Amino acid sequence: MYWRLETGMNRRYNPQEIEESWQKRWEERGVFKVEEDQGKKKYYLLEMFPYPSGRIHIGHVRNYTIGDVVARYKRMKGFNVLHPMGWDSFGMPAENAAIEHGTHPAVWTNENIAYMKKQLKRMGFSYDWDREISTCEPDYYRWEQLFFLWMYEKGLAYKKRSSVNWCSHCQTVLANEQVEAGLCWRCGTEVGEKVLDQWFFRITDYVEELLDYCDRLPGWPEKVLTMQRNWIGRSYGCEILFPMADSAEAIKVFTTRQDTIYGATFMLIAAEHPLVMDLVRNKAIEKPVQEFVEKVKKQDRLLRTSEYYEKEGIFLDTFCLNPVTGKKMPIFAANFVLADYGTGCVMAVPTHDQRDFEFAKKYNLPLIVVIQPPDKPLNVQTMHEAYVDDGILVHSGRFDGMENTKAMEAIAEHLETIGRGKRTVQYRLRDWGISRQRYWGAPIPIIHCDKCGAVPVPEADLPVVLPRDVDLSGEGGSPLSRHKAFVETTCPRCDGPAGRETDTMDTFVESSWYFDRFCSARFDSSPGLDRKRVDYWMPVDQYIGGIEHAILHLLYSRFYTKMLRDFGVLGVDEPFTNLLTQGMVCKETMRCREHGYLYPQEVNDGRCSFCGGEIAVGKTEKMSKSLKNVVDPDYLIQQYGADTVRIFCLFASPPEKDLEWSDQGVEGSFRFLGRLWRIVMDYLDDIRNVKAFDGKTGLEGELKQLRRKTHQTIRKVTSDIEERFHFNTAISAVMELLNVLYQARPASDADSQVFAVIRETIETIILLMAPIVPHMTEELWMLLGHEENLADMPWPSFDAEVASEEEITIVIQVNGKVRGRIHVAADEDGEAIKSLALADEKVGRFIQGKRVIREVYVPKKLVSLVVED
RNA sequence: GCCUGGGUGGCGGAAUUGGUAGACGCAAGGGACUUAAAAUCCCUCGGGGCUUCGCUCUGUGCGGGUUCGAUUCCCGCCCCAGGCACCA
Repeated sequence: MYWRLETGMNRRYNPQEIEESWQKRWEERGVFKVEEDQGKKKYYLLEMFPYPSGRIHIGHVRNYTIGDVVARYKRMKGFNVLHPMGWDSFGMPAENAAIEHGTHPAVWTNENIAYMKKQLKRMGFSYDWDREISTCEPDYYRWEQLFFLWMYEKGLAYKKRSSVNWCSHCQTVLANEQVEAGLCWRCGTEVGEKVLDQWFFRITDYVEELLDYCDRLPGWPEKVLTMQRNWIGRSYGCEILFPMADSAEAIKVFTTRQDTIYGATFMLIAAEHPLVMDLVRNKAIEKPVQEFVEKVKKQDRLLRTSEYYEKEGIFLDTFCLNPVTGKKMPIFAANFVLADYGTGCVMAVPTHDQRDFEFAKKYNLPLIVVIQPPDKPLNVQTMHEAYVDDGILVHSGRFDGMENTKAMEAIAEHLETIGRGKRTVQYRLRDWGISRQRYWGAPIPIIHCDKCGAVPVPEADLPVVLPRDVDLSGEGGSPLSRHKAFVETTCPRCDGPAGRETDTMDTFVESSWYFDRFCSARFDSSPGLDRKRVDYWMPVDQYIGGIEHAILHLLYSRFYTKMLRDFGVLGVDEPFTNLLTQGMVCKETMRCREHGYLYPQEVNDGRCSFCGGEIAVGKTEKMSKSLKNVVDPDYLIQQYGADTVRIFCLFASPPEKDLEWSDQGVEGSFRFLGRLWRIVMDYLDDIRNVKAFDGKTGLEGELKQLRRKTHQTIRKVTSDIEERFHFNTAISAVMELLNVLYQARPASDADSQVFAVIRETIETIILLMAPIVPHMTEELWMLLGHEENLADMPWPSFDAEVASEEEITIVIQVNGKVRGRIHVAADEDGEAIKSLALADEKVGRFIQGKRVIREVYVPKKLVSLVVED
């Protein structure tokens, strides 16, 4: 091999070398450190921080690449950009790993953080690492404990004995939001029921505001807002009292259909409701009812699988009275009535509610039609399902003949006047249960004293530090409750012996305010948030993360923000102004009949590498270890470099859509970068000492076209990034420009003006690609002789005049079909264009001998001619 | 069942306000360079038909409608993905 000078066209694209050297330089120069600057407009860009599970997976890579491009772009646009990163580092996997491998959760977690941090740095993300936070550290969770004390004081945190969702695998409680189709959201185990003393956050205090603000978040995807609205589930209706037939007591129900009250023929009570046993006490049927209730409770634990249970009930041998008709209504305990929604009691209107209809048919209960549909009248003898739509009231006393929608109000008012009911609002949302019987979480700062009850830890004693030396055998409930030194303490109020609360907080509490902490990550006086700095940065301008957090994390964060605002530590109503939910990264699965799912490297030429059997290529699914369709980011970086991984993630599909991973696609992205590298190398010697074209002199022909394309590309890329985050089309536009540049090879006697224009194009491509492939572009920028960091360069602007076409194509349609195209000057007069269109030879064939009835001219686009048939 | 999205070449995807459907990339085919291969560069590429250097018909899940003109708007239907699911 001969000696080659590492300059000019001889230099090869070596991503590893370039990327590592620039990562080092950025770090040394502190390029991405950021401080508040009142003179500059701020931009807070945040990606959802990861749980340190061990390694970065490709979903993270995509999420953080999208964020990094926006952060770098906004920075070039002159914003003071806050782009932090941290670790959601409390949680069960650490504890499970400890039980399995004997590694302490803190050690396991910190090792993972160290490794993942290295991976993120290797991707070249522009984080301000000085603001890094890890939620399992006392300097983070101490403030969370402080907020807990404030919440406790205000009654926003409270303890109550309740039946909870219990995951036997995770040995912990789950919030309603954390149960998905009856299964644990994390491990997929069936969720059971358990009665425990539990801590709750009173999110329902903020339910109105949380719902109302769903209409004031224009920067959020409608899909997410809809999911939140449904989750909160507001419904307007009435609470109505049904007096008992033989006592002065009354049963209170909630209904949204008070218009059907004249059709209420029986009463249903949730089987678990305490009233059920009260009503049958000392009666002959007490025992069978007791058995029924037990059975239903067991049914509940067995879960609602995909099929509804059979509706069942038992007559309680007692009656109440319909408050408007005075008719006797039998009372049943039923398995399908929810105990914790509304009042747990339901007035049953079998004619106009499908569930009640089925129940009435089964137990032979009376039906009275009170709403008649407009078309054909209902008949109780022949109806085979409830009529739930609108109509005219019948059998409803003074309300007969009224439209049911109007009767809603009228009947509500009537009930209020006679003192039998009142208008109310119900929500589906329940309070947020945050107690976890787990070790690896933030301790709840409460002390239980036999004399004084639950006593908050004094603020001065915070943090309540999670002890290191625990016994993590995985047996016998929470390790904290077995840790004497932690539990045994004295009561802050009476100084008597007392025990610490051993529940830890749900890890969703940490992620409900980490974005605030980033604003003043090292602030170590109360309340952990420096108001001045938080006011400068909050709210987050752009939040980016997976759609899977549409309800849980985002709803909790909104609640926490409003609460902290009311505590006076925050000045915003909502944490995230704009939200981008990116799609999942998917890949096809491969499966051997004998060996199950296989990793790509276990497949050779479509055959299993273990048994040589044929491979079935399964459908494309979200990458997961169990399906073995994961792609290793380390391997990709080693093979192609971080820039290629970044550009592929962006190019293959727009961010909100799922991304299908394709090795060939990666290859294509790598090829494009090589192409860009090579053309710059080819021109390097010719343009190194030339200044980019400044537009002072006129250009002609190919050169003029190249320059026009350059400015058009700036326009296109800017709007694609700014308005829609459609990086795929932005990259396409740059590819087009590069193709044009390849076509425009200059003659051998080209003058400096030619190279000036070429330099302008090359510099433009470098600047436009800088946020997407920052390493390669920094290197090229330097090779062109620049000394400043490319990351600090201003985003290029385009000259509208240069970008405008001087000749445009006008399409000519005849009867709606394209029949010709003509090229005219951009400023050509409409009348002239119309006559050109009529004179066009091809068009002539279609209008010859026919009368033109209509001519439509759309400026700069087309002429549409309508002719007689 | 209900609520959201979505359905465009062999594939990923473009088409931004109702105005040239298929940008860009992948795969495929052809050519140039090379002893050869890789790499690279160039060309072709929705489908059908024809009198084939061009012309024509057809085509954005299916069926209708509005319009000079519909991938885009309206009505009905089919399919796929996600969310919720006895919430009275």
